[in-house]
Amino acid sequence: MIRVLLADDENLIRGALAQMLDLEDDLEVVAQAATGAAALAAARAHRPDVAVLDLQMPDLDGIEVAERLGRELPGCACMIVTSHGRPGYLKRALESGVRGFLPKTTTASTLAQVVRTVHTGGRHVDPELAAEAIAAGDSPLTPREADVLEAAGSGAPVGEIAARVHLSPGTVRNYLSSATAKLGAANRHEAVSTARRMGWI
Amino acid sequence: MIRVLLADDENLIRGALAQMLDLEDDLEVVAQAATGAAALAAARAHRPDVAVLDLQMPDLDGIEVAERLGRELPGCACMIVTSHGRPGYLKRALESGVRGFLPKTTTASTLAQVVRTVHTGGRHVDPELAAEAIAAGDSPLTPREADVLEAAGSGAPVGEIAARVHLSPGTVRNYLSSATAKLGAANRHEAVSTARRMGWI
DNA sequence: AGGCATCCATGACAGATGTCATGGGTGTCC
DNA sequence: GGACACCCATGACATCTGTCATGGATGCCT
Repeated sequence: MIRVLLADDENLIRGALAQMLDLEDDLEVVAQAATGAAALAAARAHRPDVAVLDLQMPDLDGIEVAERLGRELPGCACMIVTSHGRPGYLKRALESGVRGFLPKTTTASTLAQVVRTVHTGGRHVDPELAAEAIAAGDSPLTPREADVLEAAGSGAPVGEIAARVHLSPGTVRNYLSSATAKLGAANRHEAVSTARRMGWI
Repeated sequence: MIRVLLADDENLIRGALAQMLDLEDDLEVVAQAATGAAALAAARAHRPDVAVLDLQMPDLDGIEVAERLGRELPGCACMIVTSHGRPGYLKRALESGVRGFLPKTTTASTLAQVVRTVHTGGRHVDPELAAEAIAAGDSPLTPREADVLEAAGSGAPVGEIAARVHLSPGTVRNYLSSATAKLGAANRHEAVSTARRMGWI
């Protein structure tokens, strides 16, 4: 019997998924959580074999939970289920020790199957998401460029960004300029869009 | 027995939801669809009593489906279930004849209850979403301002926006300027953010 | 008919932004 | 030690943007 932890902030979904997984003979949902923090607590308390984590949750996202879980409970395999498949997430997730990555558009049988796969030490990534991630490639941005571009994400003027990242306005403009050039965008706002789409910020 | 149509592009969710609704004695899921178009076709074929529609679907969104369904099948009550509760959606939905509006964070029992409510001619809107919508108020933007601001959403430079909406660059700047002023933003990109948050574009 | 909001456009100006050249500081790799 | 990438900053310049004044066209309401 594989003991499963289920974390998703959408009660409707989580409850429904739990029912569905419980229908499988070899799976048992032993705990549920609606937030990242709750997921961690539940995992410590119940020591599940597999943690099925939603990517977007109010506090910690699924990847952060997976990362901590990987350190605290090495015996627990983590997998991510997500609504929108942005390339960068997959990369981050795999680097954090996540062993399964599925979009919510998959079928119930696939989900159950992947739970079993990761439990036996295997890995499974949705083929389409994998292809997207490969097509997106690695980020051409330096860490600082990514920082500044992310801070520019709200659309704030340069001065405000500079204050937020503790840099001079001139430096901010330099970073933004170079990031914009690397991404082939017409201005920083377009650069933000493409960087987001690629999952680079 | 209330006959229910279920439309959601996420197979996982839709299947789970269907199982859950079917567990209710007085509910029966008679059709499922993964796209807006499929939902319309399924509705015509099966004539359900209640249509439970996801807001975001690949082709038509839930609100458009609801609008057409309201014209074609007046006997079918529509309700929307959504992941992210943006104020403007609720308003648009209600204007399109939607009678129920719930976030996916609700419980299964609430969902079932609301299905029954809308079936008997009642209405139900999630209290929190309703409060947000009221707080957001009406859009101060003229239709054209909203158009142009939406076209500016990608972060493209003015010239490109002008080409896309078939206006002179100067006019575009005028509209953007007035929209930005109305929204109290520092520039058009911030204006886009707040307009999106409010659901005004 | 007059008032009013909206739509579209132009011109002009100040300020914000994008780009480039330049330079100093740091750490890493060979 | 030298090449290299990255980090941070400044100054200068051209362009883009935001704002304002102005004006004509349309349609709606009273």
